[in-house]
Amino acid sequence: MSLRMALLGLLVTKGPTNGYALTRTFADSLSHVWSAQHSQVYPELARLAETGLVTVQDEGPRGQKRYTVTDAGRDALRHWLTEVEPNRTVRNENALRAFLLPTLDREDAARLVRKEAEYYQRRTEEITRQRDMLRDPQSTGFGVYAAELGVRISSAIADWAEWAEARLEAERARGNGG
Amino acid sequence: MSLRMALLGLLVTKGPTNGYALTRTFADSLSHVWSAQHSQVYPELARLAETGLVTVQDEGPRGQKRYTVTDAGRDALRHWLTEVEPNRTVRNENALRAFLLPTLDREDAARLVRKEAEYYQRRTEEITRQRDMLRDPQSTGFGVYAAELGVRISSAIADWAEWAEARLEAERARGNGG
DNA sequence: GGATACATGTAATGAGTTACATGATTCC
DNA sequence: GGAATCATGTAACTCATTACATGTATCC
Repeated sequence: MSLRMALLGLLVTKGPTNGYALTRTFADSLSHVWSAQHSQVYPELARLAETGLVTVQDEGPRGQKRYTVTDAGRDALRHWLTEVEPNRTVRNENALRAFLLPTLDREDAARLVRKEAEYYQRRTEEITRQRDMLRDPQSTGFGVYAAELGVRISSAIADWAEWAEARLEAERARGNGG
Repeated sequence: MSLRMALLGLLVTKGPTNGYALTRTFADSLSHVWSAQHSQVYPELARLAETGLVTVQDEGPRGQKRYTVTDAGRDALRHWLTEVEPNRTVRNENALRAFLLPTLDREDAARLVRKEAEYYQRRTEEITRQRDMLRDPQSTGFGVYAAELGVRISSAIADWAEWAEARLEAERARGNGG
């Protein structure tokens, strides 16, 4: 369902677009929000067209198909956003690794946490840069809300990793655990 | 892979445990980290046993089977945590809804964001309570690291929702967008 | 004796990944 | 003319959800 809605939303915001470009968007600007491979995008677009939520507006060179969202598609998107209870299922590999941290000895745990801290610091910088290009309060630009959320989550994880590093060090100093 | 590792990790930390109890753990204490239904847990345990990463230690009343992790299982877990590059794929329904927020009119968007703020405030309180029961610096307790991460992420989302609410209100005041 | 919780499984379906397969246009 | 990029698809497999199916122990 989420992929379906992501595609409808992208078509609403970008206007007529082909599957290739939509796939690129998942890999580029949407990568910290939702991801999908072309092998998932093309069949999904076909299904959306079958259901009448999108239509093939025109076909271009190299077999290109540009899709547009229909009124039914807009309705479906709005309905999903406003009426359907969000799926709160959490499946966070990062958090899982955090949970399993205490199964490692101190050196391994410290190394892992350091790597995470570095990764999320870099990532926070990257998303922050993206957000700052959209941040202008005049902009009703798409992606501002998502970018802001991305920055906040990413920097929260980076901070956690710093905290965990310090805590592991404190444990070491006390000669605890292992 | 992650479910596999979650099960190995739980068996390492809890000692011999049956599938029913492991499933309960996913629903209770692990729910903000990783989730899995019993229909996924039982076959996965069977596969782990086939591969020799766990063994059935004993069988109890009501057909109960208690699994223990083997040395090979411990090695596999450690290898995954220290050598395997984490899967950074993001598929965050929340962030997706955030991204799609500007496709809604102001009232709908504000209502959505308000609901999210409330949900994540409640959730933050709940995880905070869990964390505080583990927080004692003497504790090498399992779950401290994951609980701390959960609190930080959850409160980051709650803060974001407050920010988004204010930003939508500012847009309204300026008579912007729709 | 009846409700509830414990306990384990399978089947059908949907979602997502990796690999296979093909061809057209553009850039150099 | 060759490489890179644009462009679309399918197949096999893994992962996850929902529903179906069954039986046992305990609590009251």
